Amino acid sequence: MPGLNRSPSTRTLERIHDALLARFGPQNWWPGETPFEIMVGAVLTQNTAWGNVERAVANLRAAGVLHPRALLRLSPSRLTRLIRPSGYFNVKARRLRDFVAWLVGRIGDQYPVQGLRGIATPRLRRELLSVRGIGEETADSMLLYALGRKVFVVDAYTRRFLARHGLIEPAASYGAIQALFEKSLPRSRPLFNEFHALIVALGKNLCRPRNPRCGECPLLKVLGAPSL
DNA sequence: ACCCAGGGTCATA
DNA sequence: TATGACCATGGG
Repeated sequence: MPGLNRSPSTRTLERIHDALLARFGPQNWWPGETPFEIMVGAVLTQNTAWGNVERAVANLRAAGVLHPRALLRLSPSRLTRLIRPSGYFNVKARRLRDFVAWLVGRIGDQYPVQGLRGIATPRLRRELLSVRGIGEETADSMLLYALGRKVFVVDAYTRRFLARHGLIEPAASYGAIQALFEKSLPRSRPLFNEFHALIVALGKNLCRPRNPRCGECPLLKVLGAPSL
């Protein structure tokens, strides 16, 4: 059974990227104006449609609390009300506070990218993961999109999409999938940035959980699946 | 009336 | 370590 569940080559991944780019165009992620706003969005978007996150972020902006100190000054109940549209508001209010408390404790009033600049990426990632409510995808999204670190972000779409094309086992770990990209692709910030965003664009459009045939998936044609 | 979303934690076996 | 329950709004 050649071609099934073997590690995708550099060329395969590049073809996937190019096909997605041709189909969906540049995504220009992350939608957010400051590193702090991006990090806040990374927490709020956990298992949540982005449109809902935008409402919550708009509320925070209108309240003038898209800054670490200001956000920490909010009462828990006020913060919960502001982020209500993003769902899981009780959980996420705690997660946001825990994260921002860590951030302020770590770098004080320095701007996040400046204050965290001296911390090596593996260590910074470990520290982020130690904050309750920040898992691997959230940490990596912050690292790549807010802080410009070269880490590949893996999400549910990435796993589903690779599994359906026979490129990974469905149960492959986050780290295994991430390593697959990071080992095979040039370590390029714009490439990592765009590739993940394009996979999300694919997921939003076509690669739905209840569509296992994925018949409309443009990659099936472009890449010559099923054997790939 | 469903299904789903740019996850993560915690209890249980 | 590996499942399952739980969190909750809003669009399709």
